[in-house]
Amino acid sequence: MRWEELDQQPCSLARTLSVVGDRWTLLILRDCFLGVRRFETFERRLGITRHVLTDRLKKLVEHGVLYKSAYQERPRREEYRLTGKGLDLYTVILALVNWGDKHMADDRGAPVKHIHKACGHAMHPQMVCSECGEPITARDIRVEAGDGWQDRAPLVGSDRS
Amino acid sequence: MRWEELDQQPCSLARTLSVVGDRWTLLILRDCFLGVRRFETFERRLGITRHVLTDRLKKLVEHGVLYKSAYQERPRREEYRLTGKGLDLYTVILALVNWGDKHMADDRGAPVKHIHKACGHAMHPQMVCSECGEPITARDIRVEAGDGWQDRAPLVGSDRS
DNA sequence: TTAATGAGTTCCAAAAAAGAACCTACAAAA
DNA sequence: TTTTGTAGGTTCTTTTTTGGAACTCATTAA
Repeated sequence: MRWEELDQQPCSLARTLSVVGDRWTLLILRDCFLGVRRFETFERRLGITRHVLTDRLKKLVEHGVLYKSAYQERPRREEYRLTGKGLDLYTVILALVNWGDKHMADDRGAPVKHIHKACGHAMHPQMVCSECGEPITARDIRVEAGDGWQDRAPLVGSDRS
Repeated sequence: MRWEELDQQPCSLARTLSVVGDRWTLLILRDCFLGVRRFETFERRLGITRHVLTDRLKKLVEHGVLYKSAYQERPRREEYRLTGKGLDLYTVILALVNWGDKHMADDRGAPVKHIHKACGHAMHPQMVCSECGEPITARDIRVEAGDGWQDRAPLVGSDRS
């Protein structure tokens, strides 16, 4: 399968990855959440090549994750800011960071602390069921074909013993 | 910055992406969570080339996300299964799927429903604060340098108005 | 007049992915 | 006994994507 066909799959993971599933996009978005808005700042902080940065920012704008807004005329200068759709990616980044804190940290511990403004504590994200509020792990969930699945092959293969 | 240097950054997101941040790895893991365990099944379901699949499975085993276990001798056949570290990636996948369900679904709605076995409802994941249990959005969190940050540059740039 | 700045674009070399064919050890079928 | 099939790869060639550096353009600052 070619990468461009990914967004046509009846799979929300595949569709999401068609937007953020490359090597650089989520790092760019991390910086967006830290307040970075300008081309040159992204470039300097990430060590990304200008060509790739141009391409990724353009794609994020096309997908409605970022929008451009002028912060100065003559010469015109634009900055990149998160849309509502982009802000919704925060849970994705937090989930990735949380896994890295737990499984990839060196002996000095997590590099960044997340403080919940409302309660004032250093927090880590917990995923709970929207219906009953209980914490979720992989074993707690069963999948079923939904409306967008249509008449396709069964969801699961037969490798499971 | 070269991709191989990514895991040395003092950033848990960068370190996590050094494991799962390429085009195919999270799709492979999605299938693992659906019960797929064999080389040939991954290949057929994903339409991935054998070369890339071999490489990704090897890396996931090296990182302790999957492990190989023989399900048959003579001829020896091995299958790939999630470790505890791998199972912990479930929240990441669920967060990505949830974003896709909300922002990338076509008019037929979500392709896959997630049923919480304990309460029996179709759920979507909700991220809450580990300390106070309140739901989290991007605006609710402030970052601070943690122990693993050491004496580096300030976390945030100055683009924020 | 020269230099600097921000946000790119252009060009070339290197690396990674796509696609197809080939390999190996065994088993079952004709 | 030769052929066919299978699981899990490896090898080869072509295409696509990155990395890295240099160049552009409009405007302001020294």
